[in-house]
Amino acid sequence: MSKPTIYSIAQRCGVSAATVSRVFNRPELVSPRVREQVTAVARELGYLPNPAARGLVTGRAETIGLIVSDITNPFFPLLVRSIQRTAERMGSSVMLVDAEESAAAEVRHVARLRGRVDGVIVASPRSSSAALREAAKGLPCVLLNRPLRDLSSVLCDNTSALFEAGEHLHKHGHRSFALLAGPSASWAAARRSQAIRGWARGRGVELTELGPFRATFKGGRQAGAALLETAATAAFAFDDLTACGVLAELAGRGVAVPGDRSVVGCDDVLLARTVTPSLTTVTAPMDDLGAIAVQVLTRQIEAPGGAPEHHRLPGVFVARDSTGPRSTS
Amino acid sequence: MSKPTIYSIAQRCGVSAATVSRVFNRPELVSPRVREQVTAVARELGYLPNPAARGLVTGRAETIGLIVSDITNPFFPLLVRSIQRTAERMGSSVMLVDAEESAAAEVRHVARLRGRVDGVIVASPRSSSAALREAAKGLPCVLLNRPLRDLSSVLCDNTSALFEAGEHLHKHGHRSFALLAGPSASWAAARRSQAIRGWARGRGVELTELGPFRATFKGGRQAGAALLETAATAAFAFDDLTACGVLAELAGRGVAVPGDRSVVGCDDVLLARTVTPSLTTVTAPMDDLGAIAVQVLTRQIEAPGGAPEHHRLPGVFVARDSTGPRSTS
DNA sequence: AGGAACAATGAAAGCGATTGCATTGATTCT
DNA sequence: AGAATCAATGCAATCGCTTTCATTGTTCCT
Repeated sequence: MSKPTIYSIAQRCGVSAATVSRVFNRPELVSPRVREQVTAVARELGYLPNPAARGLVTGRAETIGLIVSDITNPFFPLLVRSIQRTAERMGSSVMLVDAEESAAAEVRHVARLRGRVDGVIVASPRSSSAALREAAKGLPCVLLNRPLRDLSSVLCDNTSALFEAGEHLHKHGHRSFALLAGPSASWAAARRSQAIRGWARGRGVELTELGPFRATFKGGRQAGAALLETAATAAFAFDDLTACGVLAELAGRGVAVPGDRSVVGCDDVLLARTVTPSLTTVTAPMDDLGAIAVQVLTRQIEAPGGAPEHHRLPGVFVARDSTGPRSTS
Repeated sequence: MSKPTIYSIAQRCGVSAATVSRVFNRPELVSPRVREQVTAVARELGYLPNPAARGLVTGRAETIGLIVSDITNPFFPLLVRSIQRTAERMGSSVMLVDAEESAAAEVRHVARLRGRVDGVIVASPRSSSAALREAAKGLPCVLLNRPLRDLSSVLCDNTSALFEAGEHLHKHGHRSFALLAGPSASWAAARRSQAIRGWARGRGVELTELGPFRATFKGGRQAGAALLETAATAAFAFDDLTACGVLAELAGRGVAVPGDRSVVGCDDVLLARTVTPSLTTVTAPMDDLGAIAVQVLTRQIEAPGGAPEHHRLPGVFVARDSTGPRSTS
């Protein structure tokens, strides 16, 4: 009993393999009688088309690659889920690769994926633009949170939400702020810093820039320590993970949040809600980010060499417990 | 300029395609002169073997499937990373699928993966044993945190670590305990409950069983609320996520940890260190779990129908700040 | 020197699907 | 009725690679 193929089915049904193939791909070309018989036999034999064989002739793997810069960052799970869901709906599987925060690994993995997938999504790449461009040459590719003229991209833009965050803090009486910058290789970090600087300048408030810090809990603790050396009463952390580090550091030193200092994060990952105090942050539209990325990629795959698309989704400010009135010291 | 194949290379080198193929698969069979020439031309042309074509004849996809019950659970990222790393070392890619906590989805995905992968790892399955057995029929498969006689499994056994946790609490003067049980479909939950019951009985201390609660932050809050209705001064939460919920609930009600109550988690996920107070918990040997799972799977793939292997790795107790002396009320 | 053993290579048969083209009746049109 | 059209199906080539078997020189014995 070897694995059933279109041939074994064809034989059992007294038709040709071509007909069996058509039953699955272009059923309208096959007479209802034959169609049903083939379907029945296929089910009975537990037939499953061989993806390798199919892929060999169609040139499609029905699979997309997803490279994330660091899977342990709580930002990704929801994104992965959303991408997976959308891909599945389009009939594709997802090959996930964790680059473990290494730019070199990102590029290496794109190369390795080539041929096994129809296209790739690179989420929050750390690689240089040139490296990415080179690595993606001739391979449908969508960048997440990294703009690049000649490659499609889907970005989450938190500028306006960060403005709101600023206003929220300002209303609470804060006048002196700290910007805890994220990794310099991250576009999101640069973008957020820029937004906050812009807001502070426009508002005419004092802004102390610290960092860059790594986008990890530890990086956050360092940021927290640095923060305490300034007079800032409110701080913008690069993301929620960093913010949690800040919170932990402050708590460890007996500094009350939001009593003594206010902290805002970014991304609204699970952590943001579970930490105490819960984080005031900016919610990223994960579901849409993932879904759009897959859709764009699908388009790129179907029309290779088409013009790159660029999408930009806004984050949403959400106030929780890590921000409050300025301490009256 | 279409994609280079072994034929284009063969032509350029004045040899046959078979020779080119051998250069990549059995280089010792090819004369050094030819070997080098082929390698050079291949590099020059940017040749990459077509995995579909290769897979068609070898019957191998060089890919393993990884099904996780819920990718948003912080337990998984490190596991995924470890599995990925090991798989890569063995020359395989990983196809990740998130079952979104649905038992039905797990089974469905195993079916969908069949043919695209050489074998699957199912992590913390929620499906019934019968369903799993059926779904994995004829497909190399390794279960993570779920024992099943006829399927290979890799388990993390926290029994002795939980004993230690109990002793640790006992030393701090606790005499009345609560067991906040996890989801009933989870083997780990059952196992942990059993361990704790065993310890309490042996120690002759009072143990109140509560739950089952869902393995989510919310479930933890409910558990926390339930805990407060008992006189227990120390609680064993199912996992860290639940424990964090408990912590949040207690904090919200002004109950001090570890001042009023002590809490221990399990798994030692990132969260455990980031939450305040940091969680006393049991560290799961993620790296080993993942690595062993892949190795076992590889063996199953190479010798299909071989006897299933069963591995059991112990967790390690680690004391942090969520446990302390019994309150002197 | 004649044959055995061996190293290096090529020819060709698949692997399991898809798909363009040809074939065959049946139906419709004039 | 004969031509044209069309629906249903089969034939056979093809995708790119691996692998068995056969072939051809070389080298090594005795």
